[in-house]
Amino acid sequence: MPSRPGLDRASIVEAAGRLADEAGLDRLTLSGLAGRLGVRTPSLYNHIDGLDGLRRELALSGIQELNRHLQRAAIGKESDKALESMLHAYRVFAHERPGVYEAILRAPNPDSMRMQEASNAILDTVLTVLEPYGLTREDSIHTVRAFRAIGHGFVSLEASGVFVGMDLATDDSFRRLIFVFLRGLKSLNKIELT
Amino acid sequence: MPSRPGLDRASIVEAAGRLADEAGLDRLTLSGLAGRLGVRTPSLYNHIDGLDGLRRELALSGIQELNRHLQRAAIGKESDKALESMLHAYRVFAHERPGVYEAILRAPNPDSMRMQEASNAILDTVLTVLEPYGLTREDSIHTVRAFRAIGHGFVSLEASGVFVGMDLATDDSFRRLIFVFLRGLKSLNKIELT
DNA sequence: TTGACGAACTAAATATATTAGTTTATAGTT
DNA sequence: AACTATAAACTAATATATTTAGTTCGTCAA
Repeated sequence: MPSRPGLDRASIVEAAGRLADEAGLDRLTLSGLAGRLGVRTPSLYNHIDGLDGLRRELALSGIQELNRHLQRAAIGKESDKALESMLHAYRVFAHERPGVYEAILRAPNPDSMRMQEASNAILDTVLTVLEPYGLTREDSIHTVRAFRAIGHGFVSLEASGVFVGMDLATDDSFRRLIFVFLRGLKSLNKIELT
Repeated sequence: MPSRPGLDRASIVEAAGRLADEAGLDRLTLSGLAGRLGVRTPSLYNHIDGLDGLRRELALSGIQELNRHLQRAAIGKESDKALESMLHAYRVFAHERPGVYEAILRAPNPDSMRMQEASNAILDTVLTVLEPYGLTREDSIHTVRAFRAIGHGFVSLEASGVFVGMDLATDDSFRRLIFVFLRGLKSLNKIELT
């Protein structure tokens, strides 16, 4: 049904993602994006709801992409191995798509329906991996939160340059953090059994 | 020696902090700030280096304030108790000063000299608390990174609304995360002794 | 062929940051 | 007490962005 074979929402969001990755999220402007797409700025309004709307779309597609990465990382692995692999995938995603990752975090109105769904999809992904641990539903959710806090916390501090001063490989720090997390989980289990 | 007893850098940054806390960091504008301070926008340029400069100052003073909170939280406590108390203080700070906390993370050019110093001050604070654990210097730094990743990761996901969907007390999740972290640290120690 | 629809356009309003250059109050000096 | 240097605040103007209103025009379907 589109009259001219020009833009559509998906290609706009994709271009926006590339632009954000290259220049940083707050240098993603509608005029810059329009320029790169070869159209005038107001034309974008036919497909997206302004700058905030674009940011929301970007965040949404970013969450979905992140979820796919996490799922792929867990294929053919179980328990500790799966969690470890997913945390590494989380970090790789944030490194490769810094602008998109930023958009996920700084999403305006993250309480929308679609955003909730996408967020819950990630929750489900991790919950599935946690099944063999035999946790209660409550404990599982606590653990998912811990999982995400660890992945996000490390990656985002790393991105913000907090770690640069101390010359110590961040790879090692991350590996060690994962190790501490998994160990902590185990000892938590033991305690609950007593 | 200021001619008119009007503005100075400190009061500008302070007002900017309040504004950011109320409205969010990206609704902190120079014109809004000038309006609240009862001056014209360009007058701010006598004291700060534009909007980016203001954000840098805000981030810097925020880091210092955060450090003071962490130090206060560790007074009279040691080891696990001190770490736990500091993580709670970290979270409280982020809750009470959301705009300032955001400024810390999104600081433009975080590689400046003053920023490095302020960041290292936090490093020192945590390193001091870690002393009784008898870790190597390397392990200490890994642990500080884990400490910050956990505190920041949880707090920032919480702020971004990721946790809202699942109705489970975030307080409990945080407490549990701290517990897992401290347990993991212990078991790490044991391993290294074998 | 024609008419409806929607995409892209131009034009214009609004908001913001930023620079240049001017005014003026105050502090320190004569 | 008058004077001068200084720095703070000002006005004016420019540039860049977002956003809205209203127009043009290609394409698809009847």
